[in-house]
Amino acid sequence: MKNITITEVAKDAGVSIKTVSRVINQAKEVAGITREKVLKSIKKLDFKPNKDARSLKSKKSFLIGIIYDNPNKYYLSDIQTGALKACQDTNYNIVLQECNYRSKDLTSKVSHFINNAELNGLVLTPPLCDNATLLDYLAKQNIHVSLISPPPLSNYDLLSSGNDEEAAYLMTKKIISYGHVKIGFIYGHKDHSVSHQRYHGFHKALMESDIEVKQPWIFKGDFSFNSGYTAAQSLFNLKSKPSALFCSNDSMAAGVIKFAYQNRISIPQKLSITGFDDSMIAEEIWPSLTTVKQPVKDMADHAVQCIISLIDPMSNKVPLTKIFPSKIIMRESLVQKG
Amino acid sequence: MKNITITEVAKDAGVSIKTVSRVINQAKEVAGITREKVLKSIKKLDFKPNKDARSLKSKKSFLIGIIYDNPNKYYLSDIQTGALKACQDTNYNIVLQECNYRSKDLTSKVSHFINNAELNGLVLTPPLCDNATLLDYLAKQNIHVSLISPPPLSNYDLLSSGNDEEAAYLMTKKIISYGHVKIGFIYGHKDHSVSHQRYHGFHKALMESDIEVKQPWIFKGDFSFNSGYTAAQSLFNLKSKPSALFCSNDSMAAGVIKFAYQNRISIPQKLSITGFDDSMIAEEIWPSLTTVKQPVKDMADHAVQCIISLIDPMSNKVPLTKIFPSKIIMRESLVQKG
DNA sequence: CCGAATAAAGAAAACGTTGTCATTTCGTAG
DNA sequence: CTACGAAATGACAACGTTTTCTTTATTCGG
Repeated sequence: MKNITITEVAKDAGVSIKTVSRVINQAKEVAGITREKVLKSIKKLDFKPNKDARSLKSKKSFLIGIIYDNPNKYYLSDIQTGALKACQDTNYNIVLQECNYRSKDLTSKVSHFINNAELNGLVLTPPLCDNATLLDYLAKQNIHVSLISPPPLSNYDLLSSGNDEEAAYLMTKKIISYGHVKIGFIYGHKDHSVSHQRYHGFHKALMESDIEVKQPWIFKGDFSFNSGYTAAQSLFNLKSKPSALFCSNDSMAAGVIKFAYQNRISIPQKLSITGFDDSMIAEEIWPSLTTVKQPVKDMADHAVQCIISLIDPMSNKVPLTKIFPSKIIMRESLVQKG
Repeated sequence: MKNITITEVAKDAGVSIKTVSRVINQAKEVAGITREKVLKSIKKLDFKPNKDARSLKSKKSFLIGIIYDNPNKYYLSDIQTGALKACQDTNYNIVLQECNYRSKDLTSKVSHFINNAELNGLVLTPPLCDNATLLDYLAKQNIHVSLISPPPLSNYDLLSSGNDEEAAYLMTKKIISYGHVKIGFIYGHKDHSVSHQRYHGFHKALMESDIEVKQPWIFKGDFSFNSGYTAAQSLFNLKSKPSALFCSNDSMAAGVIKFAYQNRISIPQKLSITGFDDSMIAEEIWPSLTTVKQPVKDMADHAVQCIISLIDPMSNKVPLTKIFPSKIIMRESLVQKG
């Protein structure tokens, strides 16, 4: 079970250990033919550089941080799982840190986190990826930053994006295809850029079908269960009510459903509802939610892989920007208008 | 930002670096007075041993593995969060590994996992902590094993336990105090020892109040939403029905509620329901669930701290066995019989 | 075809700790 | 008071890399 060292590789390839080191670290001053030789020996002996020796000497930590400010456990759990998957079989590890995205000293807190753990990479999740000040600061730091975020931030290289706008567009189309023309919308938290994206998709679909966007049917929300409940209160007080409601996430949809039940309003007969996220509750609630599923795990996996691929010359290369298509999951909460 | 090294501590304390090393590693051959001196210097200079140098030389990995076979995301997320918290500010890191607890080669898979990652510690979560073969195997390995598990496994030293039986007992008492005497029960997965514990608690409370345990009201389940739904099907087909139902977890309770709604049976008017776990759904479903909350995060935190405390002589000492009391969360699904 | 500039490769030191083994100090029996 | 074994301590090598510096090979203009 003894491990292969750089010395043995050097001997096998007939070069000095420094040359092997150079190959591992992708230094340019190594002749093509030598590189080939060394690479062959590495493969043959299945050489894995010793992480501890590397970090001891080079002062790299092999640590990647993830910061978040997200009350949604499902989401966070998927992020963690995906990130850990990316670290599997690498020498990298994940460190998590919760942050309040509104706090005044966010930047200094993040900075402290980076320095304290000596991070080599950082993953930002929504809504932290929307904070321009933070992004500016990080751009000046010597650290790879990977964003899990909606697409339009074109000035960032490392990006794992969902297609929120398009997914919302398609979901709205689906609602329309069920015969609905009176369609309401509950907005997500206004500080999250995904909220706007989802609204844009919704809006676009209505326009395309020449359906008017009625302001009284657009409700404020903040992704919380309670904000869905509150929106439902307003909705069911209206004289003219929509027949379908696009909720910007599943928790808010659950809030609406709760209010409806408490007030003996049948869902989905009186009101079709769609969610977003495909959280666990989407399946377990009644009626189960028609919703949009984003491959959050894959996104986190990708975000971490990006960083590793930039830090570690030996690693697999992955595209630094990737858009992850969502999927509409049909369940019981969306029915024909009737 | 330069780090203090062992050499500087040695100089400050007027001893050799080896002696400092001995103090750090709690070797016995150090005179009391020398130890004091060194400890003082360590504190004064705020010396933190360099992890990479240590593991390079001593071949320790500073990695702690967690294995699980649990479909419940909430639970897993709490486990992860707690474990990561314990690693905060230490040099230890967490590696996760999913395992199928029924697979024939579980032992060899776990063994592979340990060797591959060169783990220094391992945390077992239910139901893996119930597997005697695995435990026997691990006892012979050179690794610290910490169990997150129900209490009765007295032959294991490192244990973070919930008080499932007592919690179930108290919850059942609570149900009885609401005037119910016809009380049903949905069992958890029979391979999980918590399932039996919860049943025992339930049973004990009924006996104490001289309430008969009616076999037709004890339903099989496996902690899944669907098994709750199925149990509800059987329950509502009975001629004589209970007025309250103790579900061994929240997902199954949600399954029961779904069936009830589909069949226009009002909950909790026709049937009071209680859950277990306090998962997110407990709050978001209607009626919201009266349930039992276990401090899973704290348990995971403790389990990992135990391991660290045994491996690392410099670390804080924690009790190796700890029982974590649960809390009953009152919500809407349990009401007076009437 | 020479010599300077540049590219490629190597030798040895260094990172911060622990392991090995030698040396010093101490306590106590004789 | 000596001698001897045990306890305490220290000097130095070693872990597997990277870094620094030096040496060797190659290229190219004149």
